[in-house]
Amino acid sequence: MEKQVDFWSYLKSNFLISESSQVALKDACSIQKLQKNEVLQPIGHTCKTIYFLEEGVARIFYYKDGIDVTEYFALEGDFIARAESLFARTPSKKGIQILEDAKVIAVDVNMLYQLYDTHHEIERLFRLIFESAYVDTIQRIESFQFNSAEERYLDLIKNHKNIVRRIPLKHIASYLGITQVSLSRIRSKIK
Amino acid sequence: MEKQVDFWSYLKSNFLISESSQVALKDACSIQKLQKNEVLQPIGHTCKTIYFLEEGVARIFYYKDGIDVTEYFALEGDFIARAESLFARTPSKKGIQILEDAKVIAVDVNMLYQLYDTHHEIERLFRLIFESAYVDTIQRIESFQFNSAEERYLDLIKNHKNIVRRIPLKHIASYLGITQVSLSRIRSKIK
DNA sequence: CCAATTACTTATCATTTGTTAAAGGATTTC
DNA sequence: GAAATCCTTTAACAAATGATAAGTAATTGG
Repeated sequence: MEKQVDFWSYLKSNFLISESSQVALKDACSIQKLQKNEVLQPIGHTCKTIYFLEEGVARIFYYKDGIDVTEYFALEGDFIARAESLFARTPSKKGIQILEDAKVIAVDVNMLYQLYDTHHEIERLFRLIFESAYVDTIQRIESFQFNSAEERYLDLIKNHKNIVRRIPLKHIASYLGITQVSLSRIRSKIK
Repeated sequence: MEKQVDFWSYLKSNFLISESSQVALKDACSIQKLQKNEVLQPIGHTCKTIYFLEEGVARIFYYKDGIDVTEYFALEGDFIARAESLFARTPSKKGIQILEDAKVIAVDVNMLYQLYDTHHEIERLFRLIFESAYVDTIQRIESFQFNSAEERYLDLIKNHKNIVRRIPLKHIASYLGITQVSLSRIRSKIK
């Protein structure tokens, strides 16, 4: 529980959103408390919720040839959702798991999509949120395209120190696209 | 010039868009004809245009340690834009180059953003377009995370045969995150 | 507090991919 | 159509990463 981020303060300080849109959006939101290791959204489930982490840590994961692979980490102040399932409205082969006791704001997307029709401003809000997530994803592709595993790890330390500090190395390894043994080797080399 | 895709037919058949929105959007659009090897958008330029390819082939590229790297290919019927620059409104370290004589629809984003305010429907249209691009990008990360170069190449043949058929291998190699020599080796192995 | 489990490291060897260099094909340009 | 340039392949060796196994450290649950 390193820091606490309030969803509504976050929205108000980063986006323009009227009082009436806030009130409307609140109806689509609920608070959930979750414990370490809990699976918030199981594999095979069609994503119908966007989460915002106020406290704790979570990850998106899936199995590739029986191996547990982490695709994404969320810390306090991050959104987490399986976008491929959300946008395509198909079952996801990925799940969401809690890595540290968490408090999340759950946004129901069916209600959210209805609000898109009635509150242009809310549609814009989430457009901007996902545009920013899209940019992060593009940058991640770059890091895979022509950086060595060592460079990717050093970047992670530099830009997301809290991930490295708080999350088991095995998950970080798969996130970086390497085995845990390989990450361990890299760590001992750069020390 | 394998096929031809009309921008407006494409929009009308894939999205709900009223006659009046179409008329408004047309004002933000222009047609450009470009020749092979031409640089449509130079490196260092802040992206202010979204392109749709009606004919031809284009790529997004950048230099990593002096090496030419292709990040994205667009064929007929694809959009192409440097999203990280577009959304962050910062200069891009990437450029757009034409690989086969092309005819593109250029959408001016300054005008487009104004239309977002007046035509909710147009904002939605581009939200959906970029959501779909976002999903593609997530899938690309997956392919990097735990597929070998050979698997990535086989996937490309399977899912984007036209890329392999029409684009020089050196560009395909960097797109896959490997050297051209390595791609050549893979090709001779799987034959 | 102990036993069991989970997390991390180290070592060895195999495989994949990178690097460099050279050569043969294909394409472009004049 | 010849020269020049660009594209692709091949080969030999180097470096990075994977696979397996074993051991140590840390954490968890009773």
